[in-house]
Formats: sequence, structure tokens, C-alpha cells
Amino acid sequence: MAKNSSISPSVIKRLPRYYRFLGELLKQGTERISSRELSDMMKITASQIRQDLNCFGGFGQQGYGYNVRDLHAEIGKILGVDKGFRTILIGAGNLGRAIAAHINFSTRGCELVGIFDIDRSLTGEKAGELSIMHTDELEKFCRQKKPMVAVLCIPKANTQEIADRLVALGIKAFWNFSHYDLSIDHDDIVVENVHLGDSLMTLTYRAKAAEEAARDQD
Amino acid sequence: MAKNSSISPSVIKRLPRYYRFLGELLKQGTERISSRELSDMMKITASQIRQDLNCFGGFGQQGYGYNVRDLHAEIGKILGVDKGFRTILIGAGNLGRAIAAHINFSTRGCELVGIFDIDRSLTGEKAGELSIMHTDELEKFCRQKKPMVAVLCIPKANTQEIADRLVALGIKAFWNFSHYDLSIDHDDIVVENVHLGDSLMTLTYRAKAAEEAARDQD
DNA sequence: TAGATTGTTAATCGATTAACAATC
DNA sequence: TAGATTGTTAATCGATTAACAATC
Repeated sequence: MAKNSSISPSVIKRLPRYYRFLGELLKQGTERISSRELSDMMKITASQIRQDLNCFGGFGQQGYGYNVRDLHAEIGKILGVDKGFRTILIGAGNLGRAIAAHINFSTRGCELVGIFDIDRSLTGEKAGELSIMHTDELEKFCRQKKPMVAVLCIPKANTQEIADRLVALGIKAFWNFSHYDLSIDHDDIVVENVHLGDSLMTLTYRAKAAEEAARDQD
Repeated sequence: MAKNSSISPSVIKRLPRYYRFLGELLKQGTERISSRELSDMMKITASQIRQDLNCFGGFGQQGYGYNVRDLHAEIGKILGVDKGFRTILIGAGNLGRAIAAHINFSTRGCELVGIFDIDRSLTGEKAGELSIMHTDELEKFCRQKKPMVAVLCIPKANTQEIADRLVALGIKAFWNFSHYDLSIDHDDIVVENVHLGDSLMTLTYRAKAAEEAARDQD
């Protein structure tokens, strides 16, 4: 575990992808895999795979490769898939309900325990397994259940205010889908801003660039 | 435009964020801004901003800064926000309908023109402005409307098959939300894999790391 | 002119790839 | 033992930051 402290941001971003591919291999019953085979599947270099996996200790064996089950388990442990962090979701509009229904929180270290919306007409409605609560209930709920993670699916204008309120209620991690760049100045609080719109724009840019390149070739 | 060809991937990924912040400033009526002021807002270095903006020609003026309106327009043009690429969405489940309703395609260079699902019980239902069509209609629709972009909100198992079918129908860009790493071996076709699950896992990892760091301090 | 701030070059830093000795 | 493949060091590449001369 000693090596853990120095895992670089680039490696961390690749970890979930390794975890997914190893999960697939495990499901298929593959017992061992070499960095070369994995590199073919994942379309990254074998060198990078070996470099990455070595950040957290030698899980491979020379002349053999990596044991799929062990490696999968180890990466899962590093990512914290067994943490079960209690998680609340704020904003039960289209996107909020889709996230609640679509994301498998439990296999990713989180447990969705509450959904809130400011719109009283939604109070009591079901979203997946859970009934939507009014945001007035947040304080009481958090005092009782002490959630650690909050998913924000709310309009830009309310994001900072709700985030501040949730920080006061002990939330330590924000998964933010609002169209607002959330940043919080406590170094024990982490924020992941998603910005689907930015992702689409990047695609537009690349589509345009590819189109121009193809046209130039004619 | 000559400098365009060499814009690095890291810069491209930051472009939508610049565009957003400049849009905000424009809305607030700010006329000019220095790299220093913008760096405070965006929490990146002024040096990086100047370096980035210089990839596509000198839009600043020494001793003055940048004209907000001009810079916003220029970045928009580079991203292709005015392209209006015809776009179809496949998979009108929770996530698909939320994306259709929640994302402002038109301000991001895309125009959503059709929604498809394989489930006949959804055919004819409204999703935003559009009525859901059956995937059997894809061929006919694409021949007529010639869409260029496809948003995939379908299960993992169907993704490769649908993608191949869409490539044959002339789709050049994929915005892929399925739990599957799509890669296509034509260099005039671009793919953006979103993977919300990976994003949540990264958050879990960081939450866990921050928690451990805080505990160690006690 | 003096002050401000860019554009741009040089220095630093970090991440990726290549290479190969260690070893299963 | 011979073959395979890792772990790890060194080389390369790219991205970020610092510095400052150019110039508005």
C-alpha cells in the first residue's frame, strides 16, 4: 500500500477502464493475461500498462503475465468499489432521474440513499427504488443518514448555494452535472464536474476537423 | 486559419470551457479581459491561457487584454458551434430521453433531427419535440435526411452492431453513452466515449484518498 | 511617455514509450 | 534449460509554467 500515495492523476483516470476490461475477461473465464494481449484489447501500449500496474506493486509474474482475478480485485480495492459511500442525488428532473435509474452506484463504491427536488409536485414520486423528497428535508435527512457523496443535477443558478449547504451538512464529494464549474476550497472535499455539453462540443470540433481533412484529400 | 492544424488535444479539451466562461462574461456585459483576470476566474495559469489562445492567432492586444466578444466568437467558430450537424439519437430509455431533453444541441453545433428505439411500445411517443421512431426506420430516414452525428444510449451488447450499421448509413461522429468502448477504424470517423461510470469511480477513488489523508492528519 | 499586458521563447515538469536485464 | 514476459531504468515526447522583450 505504500506505493499508493504517489499514483499520478493520469493513471487514476485510466484505472476504471482497466477495471472494466479485467471484469470482462473475468466474466469470460480468462485466467491470465499479458500486458501485450491487454494492450491489443485496450489500444494502448503494453509499456504503459506495465508502468501503470506497477504503481501499486508487482502484480505480474515474469514469463506468465497477470492473474486476471487478482488484478481485478486489486484495482477494485484501490478504486474503493467496496466502500458503499452513502450518496444523495439533488434534482429529480429528466437528467437526475435518468442518472438515478441508469448508473449502478453500488458497483462503484456508492450507495444511493436519497433523492431530493425543490419542486413539491414531485415529492413522493418514485425514482427507481426511492421516493423523491423535498429539499426542505435535506437537513434532517443528512443529520440522520450522514451521506458523504452528493450528485447534483440542478440548474446552474442554484448550484453554488446548494453545494455550500451540503458542505455544511458534511458532504465530502460532489458529482456535479450542472452547467456550472463547481469548485470548493476545502482540501478534504473533492469535486468531479461532468459537463456533457463540453464533451459534445469536443466531438463537434473533431467531426468538423475530420470532415475538412477528408475534403482536402479529394 | 493556418495555425489551426496544429491545435493539440489538451488545448481542444479546454476550448469549450473557455467558450463557456467567455459566454458568461459576454452576458454580463464585460468588454475586455486580461489573461490574468480570466486565470483567476478559471483557476488555471495566465500563462496557459495566453499559450492556448495563441494557437489560433493573436486575438489579444498588448497592454489591453482580449476583447470578450471577438474571442468568444472566434472560439465558437473554431469549435464549429454554427455547423448544425444533423444528429440522431438511438435508444430512448431513461438516459436517451434525458439527453434529448437536457442537452442544448443547437448551441453546440448539432441539430437533433430523429430519435429511435428498438422497443415498439415506444414508437410514436414524444421525447422533447420529436416523436420516437422504430429502429427499422433508420435506413429510410438516413437516406433522406443524411444525418452526420449519432448519439448512442443503448445497451452494451447492441453497440457494435448498431455502430456498424450507422457507419454504413454515413454517420461520421458518435457520441457514445453505452457501457462499451466503441472504436472505429476509419480515420474520417470520430468517437467520443462518455462512460459516466468511470467518472463516478474516479470520484470514489478521490473521496477515499481525501478521507484517508484527513484521517492521517489527526 | 509610462504602465500594462500580450506573444513568444526558454526552462521545467510530467507522462509516455522504448529497451533490456531480471526472473519466472 | 529456453522462452516468455515482467519490472524498471533511460530516452523521448508533449504539456505547463516562467520569464521577458515587444508593443499597444
